[in-house]
Amino acid sequence: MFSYSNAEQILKAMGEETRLKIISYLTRDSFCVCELVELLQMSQPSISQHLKRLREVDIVLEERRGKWSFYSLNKKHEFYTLILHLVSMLPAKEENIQSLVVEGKRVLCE
Amino acid sequence: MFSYSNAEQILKAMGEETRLKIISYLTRDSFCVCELVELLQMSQPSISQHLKRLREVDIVLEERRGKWSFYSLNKKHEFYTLILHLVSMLPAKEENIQSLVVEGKRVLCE
DNA sequence: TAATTATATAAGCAAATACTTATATAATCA
DNA sequence: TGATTATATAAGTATTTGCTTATATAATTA
Repeated sequence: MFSYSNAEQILKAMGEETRLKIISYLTRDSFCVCELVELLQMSQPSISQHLKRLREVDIVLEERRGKWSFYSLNKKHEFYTLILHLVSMLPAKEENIQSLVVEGKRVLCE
Repeated sequence: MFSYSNAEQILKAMGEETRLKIISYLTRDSFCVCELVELLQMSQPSISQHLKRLREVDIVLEERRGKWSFYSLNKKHEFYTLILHLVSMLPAKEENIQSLVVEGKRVLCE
């Protein structure tokens, strides 16, 4: 159970085009910041700031591996199934991930 | 299927405490503006402006009956089941509706 | 028809938002 | 160790947001 104020914060975090795209990508796999910069064609500070918003409401998790920070969806969050439902109503971003692979820009850690 | 930009607009409309409470009330019944003013203890212009935001993304419907404007959830909207899922995670507002009835402030149109 | 009631809209303003550029931190590599 | 790479954060700024007060519109009632 969430307070209305809490739900507001989570929906505000989700309700932005770039962050929606990030969330959509993260339903496919986890990605590091530089991969998301490449996928979304936006500046690194902007992506980092968006990820911070998502982290603050716990819907994404961060894990450092070497010099990279990997982000993933928090599957234990009460909003997780709602997020999957939402993403199912949005266009998939599969081709963009494939392009990343083809261009050799995928970061494979250990 | 929604565009990311479209989904952003809908989530922005939903992601505000007062509008979340309005949505929550509307899952119980339809209400006119003056009832929502009473339930939420906020100014009439503020409530009208919030309802406008919700109308603009079609998640609520408006119907005039006499001098009252009644608002209801749009059950045909693709977000409707997601909205119900969301509201199920929020505290119910049943007591407040009961108080409205007890205080004789419920507007019963024909 | 005039007064009342319900609702919508406009204008003004402070706070929040989402970008930018600049810089700090942190890990790796040569 | 010094340079490079990846990420985070800070400061500045234009836009959006959510309230307020004032006013317009619309239907009802006396």
